[in-house]
Amino acid sequence: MKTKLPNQKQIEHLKDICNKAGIKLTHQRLAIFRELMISHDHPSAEIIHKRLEKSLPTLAIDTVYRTLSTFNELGIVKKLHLKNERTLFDANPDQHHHFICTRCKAVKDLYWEDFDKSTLPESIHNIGHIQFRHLELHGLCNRCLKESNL
Amino acid sequence: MKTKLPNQKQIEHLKDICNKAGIKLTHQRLAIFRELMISHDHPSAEIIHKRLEKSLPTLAIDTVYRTLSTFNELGIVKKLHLKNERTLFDANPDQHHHFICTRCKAVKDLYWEDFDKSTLPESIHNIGHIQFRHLELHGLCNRCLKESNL
DNA sequence: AATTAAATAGTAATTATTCTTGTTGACTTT
DNA sequence: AAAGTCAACAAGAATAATTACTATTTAATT
Repeated sequence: MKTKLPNQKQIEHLKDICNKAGIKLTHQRLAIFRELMISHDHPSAEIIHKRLEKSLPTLAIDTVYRTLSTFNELGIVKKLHLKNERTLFDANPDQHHHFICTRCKAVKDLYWEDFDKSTLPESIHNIGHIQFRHLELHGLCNRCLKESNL
Repeated sequence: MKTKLPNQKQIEHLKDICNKAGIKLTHQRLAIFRELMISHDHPSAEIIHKRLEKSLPTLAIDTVYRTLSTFNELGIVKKLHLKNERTLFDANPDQHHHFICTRCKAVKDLYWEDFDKSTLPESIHNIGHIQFRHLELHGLCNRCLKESNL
């Protein structure tokens, strides 16, 4: 399932992306990209920084954050839970999910009972025992849609 | 869908919960609870603090955080995204979802194509236009399951 | 090789959240 | 009702993740 391209191909791909985006492929970016490609454990910026300590002792943590943000914008990585914002609290006790507007960050409750009732894939048993599921739908809310069409 | 109990009943419910948990129902806790009950916009601790500024000018932001954490443990509210932990990055380009262990916080990829193909409920048209979906399954991973059974 | 603009390192700043400490105030016991 | 007790609080300090600032370096271009 997880496509594992040969290393050189991945790097060519990165070069392509950087060229198209008009940004430079620096040592630091390449090193962070390589580290991401061999890491299968969803590392944090700090962990990536630590892992590159030996090969790039002068690498600044700031650069790791900036590069990961750049990669995020280029679609190379995804931030797992978007923590730029404050923790939000939800007092709705009913089973529900969330729509999050990528533009204005508004959060709206939504209900999807068919999904709540659906059975999980068999492969779950290889991973663990589920206590609850939380779905986030990301997109543009109707208000922001209108505004962007003006 | 969203059950809206009459106010007095909700407060009785809170009293019950506090009694059972052996904690006091203080002015501050009651005020924060009331604010949560009339807020339908997933407020942050800071916003709740601001909204209570007039009625409780001496309320400390720290108390809001502490109370919300207490409420979280009591199941009265849920934290939406936890600012506390580090942002994690995912370089797997394939459509996938995540299992998150509630105990060791490990994150594992999982694939669920049936869900990816399923059509969203009609009601999302009232909310906005979806760009992507992200599912989080929370539970105990097999390793933590074993350890807790020792 | 020189130029130029983007990217980096190092350090400082910012910001959400939590901790520390002394105080308050709601119960309990007398 | 007065004194005692302990959870909960306010205030300000501390922490930790992330971002901003600035002088320097580096990659791409001429």
